[in-house]
Amino acid sequence: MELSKNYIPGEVEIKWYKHWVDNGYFHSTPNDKKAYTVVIPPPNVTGVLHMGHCLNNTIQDILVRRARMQGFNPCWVPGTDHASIATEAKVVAMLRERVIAKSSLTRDEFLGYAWEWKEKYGGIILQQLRKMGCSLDWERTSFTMDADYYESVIKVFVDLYKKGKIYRGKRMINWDVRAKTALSDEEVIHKEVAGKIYHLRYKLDIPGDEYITIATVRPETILGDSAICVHPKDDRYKHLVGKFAFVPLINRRIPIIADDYVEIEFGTGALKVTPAHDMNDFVLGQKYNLEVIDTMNDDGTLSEAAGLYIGQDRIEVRKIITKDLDAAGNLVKIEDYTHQVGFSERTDAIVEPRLSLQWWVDMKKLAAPALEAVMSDEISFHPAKFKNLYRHWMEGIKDWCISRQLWWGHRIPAWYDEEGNFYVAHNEAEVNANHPETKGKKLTQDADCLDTWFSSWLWPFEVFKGLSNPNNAEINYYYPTSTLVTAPEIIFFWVARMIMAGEEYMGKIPFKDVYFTGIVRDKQGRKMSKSLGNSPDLLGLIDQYGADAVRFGIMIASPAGNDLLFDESTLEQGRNFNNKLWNATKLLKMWEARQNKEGEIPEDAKFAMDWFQAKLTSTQNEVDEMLKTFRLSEALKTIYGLIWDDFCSWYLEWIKPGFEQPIHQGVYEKTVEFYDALLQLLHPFMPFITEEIHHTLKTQTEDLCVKLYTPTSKVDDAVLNAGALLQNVISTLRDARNKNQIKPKDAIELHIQTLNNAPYQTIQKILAKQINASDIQYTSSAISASIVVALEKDKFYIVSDQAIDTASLKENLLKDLAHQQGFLMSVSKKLDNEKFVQNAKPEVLAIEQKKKADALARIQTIEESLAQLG
RNA sequence: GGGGGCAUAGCUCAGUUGGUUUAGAGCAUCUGCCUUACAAGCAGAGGGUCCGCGGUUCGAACCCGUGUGCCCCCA
Repeated sequence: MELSKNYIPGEVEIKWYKHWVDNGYFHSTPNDKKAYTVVIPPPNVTGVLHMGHCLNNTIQDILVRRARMQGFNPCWVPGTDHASIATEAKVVAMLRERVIAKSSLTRDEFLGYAWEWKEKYGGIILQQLRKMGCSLDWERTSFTMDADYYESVIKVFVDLYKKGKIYRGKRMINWDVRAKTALSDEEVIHKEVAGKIYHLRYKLDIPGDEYITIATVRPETILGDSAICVHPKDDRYKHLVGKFAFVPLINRRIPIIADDYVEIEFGTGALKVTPAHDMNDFVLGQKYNLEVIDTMNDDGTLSEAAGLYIGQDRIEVRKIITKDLDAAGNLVKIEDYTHQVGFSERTDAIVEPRLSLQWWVDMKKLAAPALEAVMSDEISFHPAKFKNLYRHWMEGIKDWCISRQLWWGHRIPAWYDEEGNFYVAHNEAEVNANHPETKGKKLTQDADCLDTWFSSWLWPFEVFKGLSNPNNAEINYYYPTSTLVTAPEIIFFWVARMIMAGEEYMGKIPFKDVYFTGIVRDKQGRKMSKSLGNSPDLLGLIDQYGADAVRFGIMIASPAGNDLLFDESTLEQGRNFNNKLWNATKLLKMWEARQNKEGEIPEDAKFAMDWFQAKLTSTQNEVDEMLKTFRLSEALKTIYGLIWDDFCSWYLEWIKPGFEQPIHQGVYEKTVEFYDALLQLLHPFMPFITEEIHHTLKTQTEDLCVKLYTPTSKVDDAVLNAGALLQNVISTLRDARNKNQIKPKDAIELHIQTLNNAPYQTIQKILAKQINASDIQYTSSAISASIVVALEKDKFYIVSDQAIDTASLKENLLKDLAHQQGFLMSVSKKLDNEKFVQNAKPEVLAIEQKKKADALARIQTIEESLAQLG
């Protein structure tokens, strides 16, 4: 079979993905093996695959594929989130294109369009995950608005309400004027904005022409003012407390009150209080029983209550009122002022604090066990540094606003009668049953729906119908899940709440390990975003480099727990690695065709095989340990080095037969076995190419995807050390050749001066081949007219036709000597220190003494070599 | 304003309870090679005041204090 010059990923990937799915390798049903369960963080139905998903799902696939090879019964559940606000925005936009206004539709008509949209676009992202090779159990694809799921969300709402953990309350909320909905605190993005601070004077209600000056960044809100507040200890204003002032332009008379909330130093020290439009002012308003004047409509325009500028947008009004205030003589000055402004995560509208009647979850009681689970390490965070962040948030947790003024989502199961009473139940019939007085009355269901996260927090158990069908065989087998892989940005939105829901409804934590990925940023460290246009087209990259290369690239650049700076060059590195694997395969296929079945395996090949076996085993152990502790990137680096350097650059060269010479069958077969073991180690990271080569090497009885990975055995340290010595000698002598400008093609003669020939004799053939030596001999004295190189206690003399540059040889030796002497000094300093000798552990002392002896011996070797140079 | 994190080679990062050769890797750089698997490659090399200062210790990249700079979350 003729293999292509370079590895071509496209068709190979399609072929193997289909093969894996057709053979049902990704489908799981409960059996007597141990479960390894992962639920995908459900991407939004509006989503298309981006670099964040790529990283996140590659990590999950690595863990799941690894578990599969280790003999677990892995189950990775795919699915999507209905993403109420994001999807509704998309649907509204789609309707706008068809010139349909949402307001012209009934709720049911609108939902019809929304489902149409979902069916058409909602599955795109799942298709894209197939391209990446993700071994998801497609038969379990879930959606947060599936019938059973919907039912469970309602069930949880009713249950929490009955337990008194859900309540309805008028509170200050974040209002998105564009989407016309409340937002949770987490959906508000705070950005630093260069704005202005306006100093305004209010005329005092005392005889004479006296004013009090306040500072505000939102002059349009003065129309809702109901007091002015100063610090009780502020001597400038003490005499005014209890008096009144007039709001400019509308001349409303408001009291001047004192509270130590006010910062004396800030602005003028006098604060206007607008309870309807500022979180802190609202609190003050409650404390002093101030009037609440809501001057804003739900679309951000000013309301009747404002008295002026009715129907104009608040941002516009800011400009107009500034002019009017100036004209009226109330504007004292305007200064530049940089401050934090909240923006809607979804619509980017400036968020307005607004008073509103909403549904809330009382978080205090739910949070306590969830905090405990993490602090006690019942749930482990990787990296652990996120524990602090989690604790801090959970200890100061605030109630959760769960109602959203949207249609796409789970509709709040509360019904209102015409007198304004409300009843919470699973459906209207239940309301009638529980409250007979409502029978025959007109009931209206709450128009709002629930925050998306109020459904996603049930994800780890409801994908197994843990709540809609309690105690079923699947939930009992798969729950708690094993590992959750997610972004740290949603630790509060999602992770914390899943832990709460898991404890509340399953009585068990939802997962044992949480792996937090970094955020994917661009080369300059900026977050990937649509507006910056720095988000690469993932499918394009897969087409260009292959899925394995993309997976490799993103993983190799992804230090555990740190953000990763995405750079296409790592994909190139991945592609090159593919090619390296491919070329090694080509070499083996060449050897396969020309084998020597006669005689014993040559000694040098035997040494190489023993060495590589030891190297492989010890690296497998290292990788096992790294994966256990979620150091995935390091594990990949280690495997990469093992394959590229140890296997390809060293081992294959050591066993390589001479030109057109056959390879011994025993060596060939062992080498294929090694290669297959390497492929298996790499498979979770790069599944496609490894499966392809696995089958290219020879006829296999099973697919690599499901081949059991057997734990490794003991490592032969002696042979490992012998190999390291050989590598060291080869590198040192190649360096000497280079520095003395001996052409690669020119053979040399090597004379070794050593007290112990044996180690060199074992590796002699390999050594000769690797440094292009025509002859290797042993000597007990210096060889004249040679290049001398000192290594440890041994000396190497290179004889060649090339003229010897004694000066540079000497320079190298002197450099080495200086280094060794410096080293000796630092070791001697320790050993001469009585306190060190007394206090250090015996093994540390022994190491230091050996270091000193070794250094002395090396110095002697170098000095002798220098003496020979004259 | 409150809280959290980070600072090691040009870049991205390792560096386990303080002692394993006066700090390691990958990428990038430089030098030499079209060597019969691979130039998407091979061989070799150079490159660091472990952010500054102080302390603890026989011994500090690592522990403590402090300063500086960057990032994130919350108000």
